[in-house]
Amino acid sequence: MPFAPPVQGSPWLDPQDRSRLRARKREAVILAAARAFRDRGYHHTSLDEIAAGLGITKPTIYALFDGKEDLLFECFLAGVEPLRAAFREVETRGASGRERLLSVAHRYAVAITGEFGWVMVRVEGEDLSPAMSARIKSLKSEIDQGLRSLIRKGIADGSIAPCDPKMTAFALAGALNWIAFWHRSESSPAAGALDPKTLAARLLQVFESGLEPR
Amino acid sequence: MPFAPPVQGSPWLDPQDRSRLRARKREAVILAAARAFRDRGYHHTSLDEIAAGLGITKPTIYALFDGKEDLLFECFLAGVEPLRAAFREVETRGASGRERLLSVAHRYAVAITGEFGWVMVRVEGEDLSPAMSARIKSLKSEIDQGLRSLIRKGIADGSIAPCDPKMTAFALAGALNWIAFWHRSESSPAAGALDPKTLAARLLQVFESGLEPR
DNA sequence: ATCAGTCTTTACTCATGAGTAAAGTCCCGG
DNA sequence: CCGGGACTTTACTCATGAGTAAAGACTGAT
Repeated sequence: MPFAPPVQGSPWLDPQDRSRLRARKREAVILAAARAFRDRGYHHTSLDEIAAGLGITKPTIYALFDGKEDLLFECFLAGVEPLRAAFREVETRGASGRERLLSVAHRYAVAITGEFGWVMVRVEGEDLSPAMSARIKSLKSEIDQGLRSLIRKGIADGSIAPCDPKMTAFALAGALNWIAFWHRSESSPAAGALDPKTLAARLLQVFESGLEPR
Repeated sequence: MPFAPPVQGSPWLDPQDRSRLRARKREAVILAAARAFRDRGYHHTSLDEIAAGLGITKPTIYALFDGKEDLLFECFLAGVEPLRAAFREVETRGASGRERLLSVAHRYAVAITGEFGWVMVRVEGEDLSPAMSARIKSLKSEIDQGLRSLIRKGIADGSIAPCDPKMTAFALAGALNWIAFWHRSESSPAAGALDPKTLAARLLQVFESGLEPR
């Protein structure tokens, strides 16, 4: 009977469990990829290496993702999500522009020190097809516009000194993104390793006073 | 006569002109490579492309450089030199730590907007052999230590508010280096293109007031 | 004209790694 | 104990691009 009844009930394992399992596999691959990209760089990491690290083989990755680029994109998404969440959360608060901006910046900093910080910051359009590149650009731009908007609000409500919102957003984003370049190599070996929250607070100190009207 | 007299006077063209010509050729290749790396990324630029852009062929590049990596390193050197110069120049001045730091930062920003800014910021150890990587790390560390040292001097002479010199140096370096990521793609098309000096001034405004003791 | 030396090109080699096809393997229901 | 389906692996193909060897071309001195 080739034409099985196309009802929802599938055999042995129900579809829910199947897709859950698949999602877990995808997450494991994404995490392994993010670590490998961070440690060895995107171009110096082969899918064979990632697979080997998980005890599987390359075609299994292809069963879960469209290709290396797709995998990179998923890593990127995992990295931006906390940043978008930080903006969403602060949206509902009634604090001043300055307080909201600094709250976002703090969470931003902590996110960058995480597993996906490197990929998120360092993925550039050059590495991707035009379509993917456009999607990433759009997400990055959303973050940038969010920072500018909070700066503008802060200027408007008097909590931030008058400044060029675009340039100031770039300065702040740069200071935060740069964490991805030095954090791992600096903090791992020595005892002087700062925990992410302290790191964020000290890094942002210059912005805290620099944004304040005098 | 296989054994020509090993005196300094070489035939037809004297050695001075030869080496001058060679140096000019090297510079032309370095500049073309820096532009190509910036526009298409290091890994997506082949030596064939660079050569074609100059109207020559790949083996000619090999006559002037040891390989792609060597070429990348030379681009990096061309990029850091202005930064080192900025530190050297400010060394001899008697100004306060804060003034000296801001002077260096200003020149730093302008340098990053230049042709070699991208390569200097984005060259990472991953792309290079361990030996090259170590040389680059050392040069980058020199810049970083220079910033920290000026910050410490500023704190000592009272021109900079007490802060964590290491974190503050990272914040400043991040804001400056980040220029390389957005400058070209942003500024080229529109009429809103800031000239480097104005850009530097507006970007650094938040640091100018943020470093000041209150 | 010819020769020697320097520089440049044509025409390769060779390693790497993304992507794929086809053959297993495992698990459960009958 | 047989069959079918989801998943995984072995064993490829194929494009790219770094690096090189050997032949050619230009130069100016004799």
